[in-house]
Amino acid sequence: MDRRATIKDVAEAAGVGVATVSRVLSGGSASAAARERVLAAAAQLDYRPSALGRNLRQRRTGGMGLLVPDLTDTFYGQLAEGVLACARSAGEPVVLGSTGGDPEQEADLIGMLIEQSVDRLIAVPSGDAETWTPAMRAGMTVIFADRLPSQTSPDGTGPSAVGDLMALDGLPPAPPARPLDVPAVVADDRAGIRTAVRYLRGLGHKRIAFLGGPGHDGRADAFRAAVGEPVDEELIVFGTGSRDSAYAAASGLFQSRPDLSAVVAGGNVLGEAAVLAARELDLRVPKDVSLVMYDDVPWAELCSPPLTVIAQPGRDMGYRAAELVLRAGTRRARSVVLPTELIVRGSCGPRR
Amino acid sequence: MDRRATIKDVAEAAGVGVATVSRVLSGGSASAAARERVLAAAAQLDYRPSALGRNLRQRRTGGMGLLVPDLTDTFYGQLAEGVLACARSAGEPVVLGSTGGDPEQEADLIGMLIEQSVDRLIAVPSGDAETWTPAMRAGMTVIFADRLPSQTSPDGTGPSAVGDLMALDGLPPAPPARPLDVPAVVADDRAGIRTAVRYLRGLGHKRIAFLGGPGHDGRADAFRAAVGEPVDEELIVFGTGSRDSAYAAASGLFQSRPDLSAVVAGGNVLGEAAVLAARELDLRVPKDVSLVMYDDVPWAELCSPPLTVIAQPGRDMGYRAAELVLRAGTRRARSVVLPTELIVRGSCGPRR
DNA sequence: CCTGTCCATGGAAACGATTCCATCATGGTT
DNA sequence: AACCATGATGGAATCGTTTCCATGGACAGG
Repeated sequence: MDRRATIKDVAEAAGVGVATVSRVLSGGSASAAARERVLAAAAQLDYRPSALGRNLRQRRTGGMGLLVPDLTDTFYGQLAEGVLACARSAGEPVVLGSTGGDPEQEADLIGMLIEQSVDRLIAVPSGDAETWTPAMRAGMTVIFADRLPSQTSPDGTGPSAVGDLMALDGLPPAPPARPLDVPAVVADDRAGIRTAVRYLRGLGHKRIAFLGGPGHDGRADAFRAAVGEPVDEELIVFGTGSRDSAYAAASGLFQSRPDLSAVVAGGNVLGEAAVLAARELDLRVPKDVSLVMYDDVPWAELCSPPLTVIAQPGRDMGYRAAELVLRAGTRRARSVVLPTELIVRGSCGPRR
Repeated sequence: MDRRATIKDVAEAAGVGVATVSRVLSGGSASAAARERVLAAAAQLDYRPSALGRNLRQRRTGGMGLLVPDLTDTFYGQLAEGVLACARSAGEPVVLGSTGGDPEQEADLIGMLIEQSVDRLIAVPSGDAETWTPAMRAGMTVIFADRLPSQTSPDGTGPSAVGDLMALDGLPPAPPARPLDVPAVVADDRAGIRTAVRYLRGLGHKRIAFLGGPGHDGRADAFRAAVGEPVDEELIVFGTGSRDSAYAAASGLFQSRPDLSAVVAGGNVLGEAAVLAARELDLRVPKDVSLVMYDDVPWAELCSPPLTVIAQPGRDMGYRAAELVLRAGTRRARSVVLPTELIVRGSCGPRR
């Protein structure tokens, strides 16, 4: 087995210098004669430039990194497909990492990407600003997708989980880590949640619960805003990311607050858990409890009743993010907010 | 912003040569004194070796490639999670590509990986042996997962789609492309399908159909073997990969053969299509038609009735494949066949 | 005919790591 | 005391590409 042809082989075969070969192949200026001979020699030798040499010389790996919490979550599958579609049409490689929603794993993966000199990154962030400073310091072009890093609330109200965590180590109350200035591609959560709540209100529901997962703080806030004062915080519960914990949260919610008549699930994993928990507790959907789920996924239609959802364009989100991250450098990317759509199926009914 | 520290900076700071730094950091022999000073300097400078230089010198990119047909198919999401979990614990990057089940895109992605000098690849193959020769010729270590490339049947019976395609161009009847000698991690399709068919037979079903997608030739063959002679080929239909085509195939099947009483779906996308098509045609599951679906996915339980499935361990499959591809080189990898399990839920009933 | 401009060209440096190899110090054995 | 084996060490080569720069030829204008 002979090794791959190098640029030197091509240069020799074409009777020109390596510089000329490089210029011809990467669009520099060259005479028609030289161009022709180089192209012929390259084809003859089946030459493909090695990304290794180029990357080293340019001190950067092409392509982009992609960090998502969990690929078995259909929504992130859609998002990844969008990113991959864009990357493929650009001929760029994508380095994938799954964080499991864990900031620590996320930090590890960011470190790995830095080591690889991947300098463009699309991420559904799990960690907070601190997790992301190494990436910024390394000069990465980062685009967030689907959500922003949870922020230590600057005013002290609504202590986030992150805030609690940081309080543990006895350090000063977290330097006012200014929010990261990173462009993002997100859905219009505020409008989506508002639409869902109004829809449920229109059906007569008064006690509406929100079932969220990690990273759904923004949606929970939108929910608070949509239901208006007074907010019954007991009706806002969170799972930690695993399907089990989502189920436990849903089940706990149904049992502790039998008076609720409708649930907004902040993501498809939560929606799944809500359906399962309701079934287990003999609550009928939508007779006993109405359900609106964030994310439209193929199986939402399979449920019975088919689930009413707030659709967000996962694939588009990924595609747009990939476009942004590839264009970046040309000019600073601006954030993008994509519209959501309430798709009414059968999981909501009038208040019993 | 100063650039990242290089090995040269560390050597200078520690007062040693670059060779010593390299040895210390990659486990070579060095005196305790040197080791200590190098480690201190490296920590001081926050040095992380660049994968770029290493890769070029070693003429190979670390990590592995992963090629799947479609990430919105939950099963491939599971498989990818398994691969990523193993890669993460090894600290290796994963370059992901989605082929859409299209051999042409697959070939493009293989080319991209070769260009990147990625020399380890896990793939759910879509193309035939010919698609894979470039990868073999490049000396890649390839592990197939979930299925093997479709083979031009050597004896001429059962002309595969591939065979037909090759006949078109008037070339000699396809050189007997010997099957690729590539290790694989697959589920025991034969046993899985057999179990499903026996289970349905036990419920009294006589006319059982198989609904397959691209890459399900093996499962279709297993189905033929399981039902035994005579095989009613009309009861074996295929979609082309998209959800629409799966739906069309399912719908066509139900309409053309109203006498069938049970369906085995070769994958979760096909199962989804079968449920949808049945509902549209007012066929009740399991009263009018029983359904067994290949792949256990979280939403199988959400359907009503919950779907009886043949579970295959997608995550394990990915993890094992990643282990194999990382170990390869140590010794030639052997193929692995993982067990399947029939999980009885509610989508099968006695023949009406 | 001379000179200045422009462009194509190829040699060589650079990128950051690993690894070969020659050198040197050390310590033990004859 | 002479010699050899061993092990640590650093300089330099290497990987394959891009890009800088010096060179030389062609061509146009004076």
